[in-house]
Amino acid sequence: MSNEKKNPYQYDPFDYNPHEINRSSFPFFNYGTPSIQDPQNLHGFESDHPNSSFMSFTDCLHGSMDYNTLSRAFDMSCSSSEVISPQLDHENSKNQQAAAAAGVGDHSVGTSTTENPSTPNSSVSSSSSEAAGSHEHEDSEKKKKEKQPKVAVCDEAAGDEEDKSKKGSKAKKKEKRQREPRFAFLTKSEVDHLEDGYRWRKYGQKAVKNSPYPRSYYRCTTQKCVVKKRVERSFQDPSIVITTYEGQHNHQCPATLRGNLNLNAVGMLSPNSLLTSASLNGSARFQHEFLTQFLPMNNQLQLQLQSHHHQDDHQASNSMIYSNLVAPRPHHHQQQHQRQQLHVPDYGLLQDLVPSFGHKQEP
DNA sequence: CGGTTTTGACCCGCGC
DNA sequence: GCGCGGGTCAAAACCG
Repeated sequence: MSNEKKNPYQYDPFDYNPHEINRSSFPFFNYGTPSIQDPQNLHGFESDHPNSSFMSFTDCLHGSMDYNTLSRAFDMSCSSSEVISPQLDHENSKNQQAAAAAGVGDHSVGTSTTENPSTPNSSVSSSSSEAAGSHEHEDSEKKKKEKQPKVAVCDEAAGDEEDKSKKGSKAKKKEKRQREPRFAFLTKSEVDHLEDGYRWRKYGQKAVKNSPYPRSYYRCTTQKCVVKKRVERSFQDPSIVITTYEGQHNHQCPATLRGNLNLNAVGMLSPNSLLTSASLNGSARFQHEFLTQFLPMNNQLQLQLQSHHHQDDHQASNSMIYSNLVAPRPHHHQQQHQRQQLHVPDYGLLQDLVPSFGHKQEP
């Protein structure tokens, strides 16, 4: 209830206490994704079929799952249209206003919500439409100007029958820039740009409003691959790096090709193992890799950083993520300790990517 | 020398 | 229409 009262945007970032991160669930869950609280959803997600999650996970890593299955398995309701449905959009704006009132940076939220009409299908349509756009990647970079003409073309793509009631006519115009499915995750790391097995070229950097830390923009260097990622540091907790992936790789991970850890990480390890493995490595590499691998399957996934504050507090692992996908439930003893979910204080990209984070669907 | 990073400028969407 | 902020471009600098 208190949660309900709390607007996600009103959530006090500074309320975040690394030492308390285990006291409750992730804000996403608390505020943004009631579905997760819904036992029913939990089934697909964590309680009932932990294995299903695993399987989905693995499967999806292997690209053998369709989005629906995946979304079911992962309970990616947050990525579903519901989250971004026009009505919700309305709510969102309200929340944004509230947020603004609360003095919380919400700009990105509103933006993304509108820009990222990630309906379950949108991943398809958007990617297709985007594909058109992405194909340009070659001539791409100069396409800037072409974008405008292109706009008209892709407007249908958007499947905007929904039409974002909120913007009405505007919606049509803005179809121009469609975004690939995106998802973000947090990583506790000292390094901004975490290795994920892919090669990236930095193409921009911008100062982030309300944050002393800049946001860096990277693009996959592989030809024809239009995946981008943004990396920024949480200003509430500088030790946390927020990485946002957009799009999907249309190639294999270079690391994989080399027969690197990829197989182990992606194909063989169970989620639980993942955590362990990741923590052991003290690097976010694996997680990134794994994430980027299944990235194609999801519209928007939120992965939460797991930190060790509990017992390993002092250790402050380099990086550790906790995925609500992979570690559905404390399958194992210590896991329980380890799965301290971080209260994500960030209101920038994160919200941007996690619409559900920005509004509550339940009273 | 080719690839990557840096960085200022530019474009675009959105709110006022 | 204007200003703001996010996102991208592209030339120059840098690096191995």
